[in-house]
Amino acid sequence: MTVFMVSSGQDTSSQPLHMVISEKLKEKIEAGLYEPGERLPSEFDLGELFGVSRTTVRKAIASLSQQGLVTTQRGKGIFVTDPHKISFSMSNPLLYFDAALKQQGYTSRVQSLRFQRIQAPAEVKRKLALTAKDAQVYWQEKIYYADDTPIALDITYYPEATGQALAEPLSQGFTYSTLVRNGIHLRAAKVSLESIPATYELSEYLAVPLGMPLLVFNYVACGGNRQPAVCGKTLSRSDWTCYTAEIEVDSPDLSILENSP
Amino acid sequence: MTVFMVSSGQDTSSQPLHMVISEKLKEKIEAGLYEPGERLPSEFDLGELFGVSRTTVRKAIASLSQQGLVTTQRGKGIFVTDPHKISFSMSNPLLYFDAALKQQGYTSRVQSLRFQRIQAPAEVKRKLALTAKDAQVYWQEKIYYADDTPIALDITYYPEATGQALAEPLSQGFTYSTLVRNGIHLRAAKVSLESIPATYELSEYLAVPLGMPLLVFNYVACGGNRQPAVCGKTLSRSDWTCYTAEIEVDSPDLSILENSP
DNA sequence: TAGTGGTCTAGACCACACG
DNA sequence: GTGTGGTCTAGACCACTAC
Repeated sequence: MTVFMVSSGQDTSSQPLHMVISEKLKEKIEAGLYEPGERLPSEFDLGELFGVSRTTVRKAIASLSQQGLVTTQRGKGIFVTDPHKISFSMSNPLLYFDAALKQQGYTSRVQSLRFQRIQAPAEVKRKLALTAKDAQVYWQEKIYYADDTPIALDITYYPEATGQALAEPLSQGFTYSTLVRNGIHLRAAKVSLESIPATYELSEYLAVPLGMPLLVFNYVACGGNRQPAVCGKTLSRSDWTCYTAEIEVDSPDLSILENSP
Repeated sequence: MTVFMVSSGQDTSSQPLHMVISEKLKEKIEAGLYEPGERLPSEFDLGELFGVSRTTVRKAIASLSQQGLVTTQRGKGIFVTDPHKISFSMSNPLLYFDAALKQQGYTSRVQSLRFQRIQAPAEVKRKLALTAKDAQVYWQEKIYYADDTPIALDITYYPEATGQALAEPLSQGFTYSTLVRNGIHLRAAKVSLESIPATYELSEYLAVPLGMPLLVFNYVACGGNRQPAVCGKTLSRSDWTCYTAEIEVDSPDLSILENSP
């Protein structure tokens, strides 16, 4: 077949076929030609439409899926996503996931995956400033939902006393709100933000494709006594979440740059 | 061949083959059996090793590549990555990319892709609080390097006066440092952080695989007069960068949660 | 039963690196 | 020329959905 020669011939100056197809579909979606919720043609049909193999179509669709533009459902089809974005503030007040969700018009829910007492891993001991050699902590994993969509997996470690005293409310609610409601006021936090591609396990928990970017919010929060009260991380879907902050600058110190050209 | 039947039979209870292979290789790398810089067996050889097709090997490698564990080089092979992570502080002082790079032992460099006067897009007009209907701004795109590795693409918009006055230093240096050095002191900034998968274009600029997570740091920075002095975004490789902050909480307001269960 | 996406195979051509 | 990764094909089986 000459088709093979033509379609597989890569012009040095052009993108791969799967990217061309991906871009074309993206334009159609963003132009509204496919509306949110609508089903795209099947992989087989798209292959015939563009004159390429199903493998190539799948690679194009994988890219769109990773961008959060479409979701795929086995046995059903490929559907255009209805875009959402929830902002979480890192300034005052300290980050309350449930408050942010409610403020932005979503119902919030928590599904607890585990809540158990374990020997503190080294990193957790350091973050919580635990000195006992066999210090115990409570380890919780839970999923945050916004309107029945899983948007984040939270992994939290509580000091033993806290976990024991608040086992019941903690296992059902959002971390920060539950602590504050029970008299543990958080006054400061050290946080960091990074991003990782979804592993196979995470992709199943959060109903995202393998490799979709996730935001990782690492935190160590301190109570009124300046002692660490809780630490952990929140892994959230990058298509649903972002973090905001307002930064004030006292007096920039550029001395480190003095020797620069 | 019976091999086909065996290898293609998916146990309901198990992961796909490409994930199994990916995990096995990941374990070997993290255990140090493959050292940073070392070359892995070729895709063909890995296929024979694991008894799978080259396509399946490629899918496994793609996952490792997206996680930043390996890099692929056409005509040469697959190489284990030497991991790096640079922290950028969002607290005081305001984010200076070059200062952070220098502090953490890297040499910094900027490659300017474009620096030109354009009519301000609507979003830029809003962010810079420009009122003139046909307001002009300077648009700059540049790549930040750490030790000759491209780690970020920065897109910046300057008000017309600033861009005109500082065309030369701006086109060669880091945004914030150059502004401050030239008397434009930044006092506050509104920022947001999100994450996207690398597009085809970005993957070429930053030498990363298609779909690798990128951190997007959006900013609007104000000068001493509280007027916006610059806005833009920095897209950085998630395998090389993270953002940190220290948060102080005045008095948490939980009133919005009062009606919660 | 028919149709869909998920996985995998075997084999082809290309662009690139290296000796 | 040989070997490598990058792209693409044609075709297979599976699990799931819907009728």
